[in-house]
Amino acid sequence: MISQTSEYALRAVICLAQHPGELHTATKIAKLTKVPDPYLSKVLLILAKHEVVISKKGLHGGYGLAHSPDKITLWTIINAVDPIKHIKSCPLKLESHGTHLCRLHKRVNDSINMIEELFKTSTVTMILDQPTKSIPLCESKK
Amino acid sequence: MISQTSEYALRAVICLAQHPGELHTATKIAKLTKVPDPYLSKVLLILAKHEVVISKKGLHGGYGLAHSPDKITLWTIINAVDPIKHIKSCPLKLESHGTHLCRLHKRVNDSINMIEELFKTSTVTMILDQPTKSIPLCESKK
DNA sequence: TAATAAAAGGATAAATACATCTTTTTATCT
DNA sequence: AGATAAAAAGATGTATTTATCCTTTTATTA
Repeated sequence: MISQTSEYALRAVICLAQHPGELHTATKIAKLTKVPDPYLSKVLLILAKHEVVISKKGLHGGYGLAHSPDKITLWTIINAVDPIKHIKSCPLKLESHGTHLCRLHKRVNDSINMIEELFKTSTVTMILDQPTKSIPLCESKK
Repeated sequence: MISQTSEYALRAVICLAQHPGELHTATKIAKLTKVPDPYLSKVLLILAKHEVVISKKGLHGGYGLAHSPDKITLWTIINAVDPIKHIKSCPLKLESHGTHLCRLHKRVNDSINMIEELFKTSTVTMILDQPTKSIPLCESKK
């Protein structure tokens, strides 16, 4: 439902949010999130371009959050790496439908809107703060 | 959000439902739904294997609905060609998480459940019967 | 200012999804 | 029974997504 790339991006940001203020190298994040290292670099690059994370080059550089975790939503992250595409006009290009969707495509588009809304209202803080048994990305000690 | 293949499958079934009881050749459905002909054949094959549609070989054969349109949901169709995958256990394979999802993956999985629920409660009849301006797949006459 | 550690960029490869083409099988009608 | 029209099956091709590797640039620190 969401792409592998989006899943990786979510993991990376959540990972950074667990140590706010600190910088982490791509390699370190890759290990913690179990994402292929070179691929994660590309993903982080995209996140940096969209100003979800900041990057600092050179010795002791790395990646960090660009905003406080309660300002970053899951939507922000997903939308940066793999934007959710809405159905704006008839996929069959029927002239008479144009921008007025038929019920089939309306329904499909509704589902897209629903998901988008859920992601827009989910901040990174919400993911991290709710008390539950398992901490995102972390193996829990007995 | 849904695959191209799912979109094609939805179109094909809606198309068949517009002429209930009748059989249509794959080629005819392909034209009406603006789906690449040989590809739609494969999609229809899958739909037939999952008993969403029935196929009749030979002269005057073709495809038809296997059930009445109010028994077929969008979920049935999508699930046949491109099953919705739930997150059942930790994608990072963290032992301590196991089948108990962390909040990140719980949230993502919730969105999957939401969409699935919407599709499960959308029958083909609902798509066809609600009065609106544009009729699914059909160019409307002035 | 030289050595180093990190991101950034480019080229390439593998896997998967999407699409087409050709042949074979099956049922129907004359 | 033979001709025909349709699905079914198999082989192949293209595009996109995912993943890897190697080089270049940049900042830091000694």
